[in-house]
Amino acid sequence: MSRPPLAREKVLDAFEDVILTEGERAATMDRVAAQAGVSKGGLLYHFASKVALEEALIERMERLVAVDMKEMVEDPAGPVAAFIRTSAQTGDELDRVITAVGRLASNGSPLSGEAIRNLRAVWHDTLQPFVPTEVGLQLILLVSDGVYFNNALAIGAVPEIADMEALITMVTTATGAELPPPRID
Amino acid sequence: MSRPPLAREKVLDAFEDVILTEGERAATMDRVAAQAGVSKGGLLYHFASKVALEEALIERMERLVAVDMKEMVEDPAGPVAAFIRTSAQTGDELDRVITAVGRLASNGSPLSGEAIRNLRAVWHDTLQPFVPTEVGLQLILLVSDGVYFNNALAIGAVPEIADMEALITMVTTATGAELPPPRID
DNA sequence: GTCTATATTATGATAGAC
DNA sequence: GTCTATCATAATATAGAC
Repeated sequence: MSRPPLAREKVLDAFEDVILTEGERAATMDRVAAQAGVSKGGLLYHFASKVALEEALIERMERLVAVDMKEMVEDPAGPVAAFIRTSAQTGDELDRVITAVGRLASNGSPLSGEAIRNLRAVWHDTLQPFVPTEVGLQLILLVSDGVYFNNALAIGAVPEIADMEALITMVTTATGAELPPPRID
Repeated sequence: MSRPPLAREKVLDAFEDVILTEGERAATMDRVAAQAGVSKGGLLYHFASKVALEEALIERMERLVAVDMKEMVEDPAGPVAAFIRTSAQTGDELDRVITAVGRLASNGSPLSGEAIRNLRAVWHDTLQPFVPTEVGLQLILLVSDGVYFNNALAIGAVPEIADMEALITMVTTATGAELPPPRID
């Protein structure tokens, strides 16, 4: 838990990386081992199976999400603005691991599917006190999903969000989300 | 083109169905042939390769999208409302084929990736005359992506949109989308 | 048009040396 | 902890009978 072996992290990085750049299907044991610069045997010492690799990636995601949620509720611009903005931060560690787990989920991995549904529940419950209506909260989550989805879908080409600040203003205004007025609904 | 052989369509249906119910990874030639009730050889008479299957599914999608766009711009509730609403129509033919192609795309199929990006461009260009600002248009597309994404992600469990009409009202109001005021932006 | 083999390669996983 | 075989299975695709 505290300071895992270097090679193990390297393999996990490689797993994530191959999923992101070439798709889940390319992320075979062979390919991941090669990317990490270890032999297949070496990989299998740290992760005894494909499922073990997935579990480790999910753990990494949940760890990073917990940190992100903490920062989000403390953001001076308000949690909703922070949430929308970080949804679009392509390429940071959190976004990468969520996209990777999302790919595993949409490929039929039950563990990853459950992890993504839990993630959405965490987002919902964390933002709930800051959005006055349930519909508004759903709109916010859907926009975030949409942003994420556009990152996740294309391998290579990603449509840009032209004016993120204007989008945030539109969403927060439409939903009545402001700093911390506790919800009525 | 006009009235393709029955077995061919049956195989294509099976391909789509397996992708949707068990994930892209499960949609092997063997599995698809079995689902369609033909032998592997029979399948390969109609579709000489895996890529040929994908191409045929993409064609089907593009055909259905063209029909849908036509209906959308003629919808009495306005194209934007029609667009958001049909995004959530889980299980109809259009939604099924888009989800299936989306799964192929997120698995690294270059053809499907391109097809999905084209699809988004078609949506963008078709809705553009009905939304006064580009940011508003992006919000609408993101919400639709979010709805679609939630359909696509989970194999089995899908979070429900609690109040679709309220969501549509919120989105159309926020974006200034109404019947046909041509865009200024 | 549809079938039954079968070839070829790739995949996840094991065994055991170093 | 990391490596080199090696195995069993499953994948795409081919060949050729019916």
